Amino acid sequence: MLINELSKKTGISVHTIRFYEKSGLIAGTRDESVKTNNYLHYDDVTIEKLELISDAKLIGFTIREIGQLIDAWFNSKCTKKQKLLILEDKLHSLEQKLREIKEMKKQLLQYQDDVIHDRC
Amino acid sequence: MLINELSKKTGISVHTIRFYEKSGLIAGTRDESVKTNNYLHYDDVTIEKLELISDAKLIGFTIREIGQLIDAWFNSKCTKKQKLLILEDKLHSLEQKLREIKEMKKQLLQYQDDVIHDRC
DNA sequence: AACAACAGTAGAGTATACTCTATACTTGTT
DNA sequence: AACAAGTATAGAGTATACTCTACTGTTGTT
Repeated sequence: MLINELSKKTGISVHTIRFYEKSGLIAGTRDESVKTNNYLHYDDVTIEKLELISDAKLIGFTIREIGQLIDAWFNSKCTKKQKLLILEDKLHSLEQKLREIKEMKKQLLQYQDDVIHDRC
Repeated sequence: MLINELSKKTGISVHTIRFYEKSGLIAGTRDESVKTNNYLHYDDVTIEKLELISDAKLIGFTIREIGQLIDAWFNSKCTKKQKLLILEDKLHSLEQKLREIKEMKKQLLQYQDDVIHDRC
């Protein structure tokens, strides 16, 4: 599919998709048999990657981190060991984020209680 | 205390503290009896605020959101109702973040399993 | 052929959150 | 008095992640 279709299927703007391509997160391929244009073609795996990007962004991963994650998952150049290292690293930071959020939640619930009982 | 001491006690640079002050998150007070300078003085509540800022930033709250949170907690200009609304809103987004992280964790564990069993 | 819609590239602009520089005045120590 | 260290303000610079503009070329429909 071409970039416009990819954009519609993922809900990510054409501009942003091109930005992700420039950032090395995804990569379209050129059809060598076509000489009249240099349009980039994308497959379904790219949709998966863009969905992973959207999810990871929400969680607060940077473009660089998401790049590592995509390499760990989709890139056959990484060795098994390298992939596992990256995944373990990301799982660790997820655990860290979970702890921080739970801590903040506890604090906010305390605030809420204080406000309800006019203690502030 | 002056800004340097505040910086040392919180681990936040003087520059960044001034940035937070300009952003309206904290506010020092001037000693009216001293006419020779216009140094700003900070109390222990400011330390609490800065700690809240650090925590909230880790979770991904923006300066604007943290500002609301500080208002809800420390600002007596907010009504009880307004405070509770803000707190409920932030608690909601924490729940949302928790769900997203758990979802991503599940995915990463699946990836990990796939790598371990050479399914990719 | 005309023309709208879509493709590509390069580079500028925006928003957020700092981070640093320049300048000038004040304070504390020797 | 000299001078390092601290304080204030204004504004410039940086990094991240887009977002948009300008321009050019291609494709598909009428």
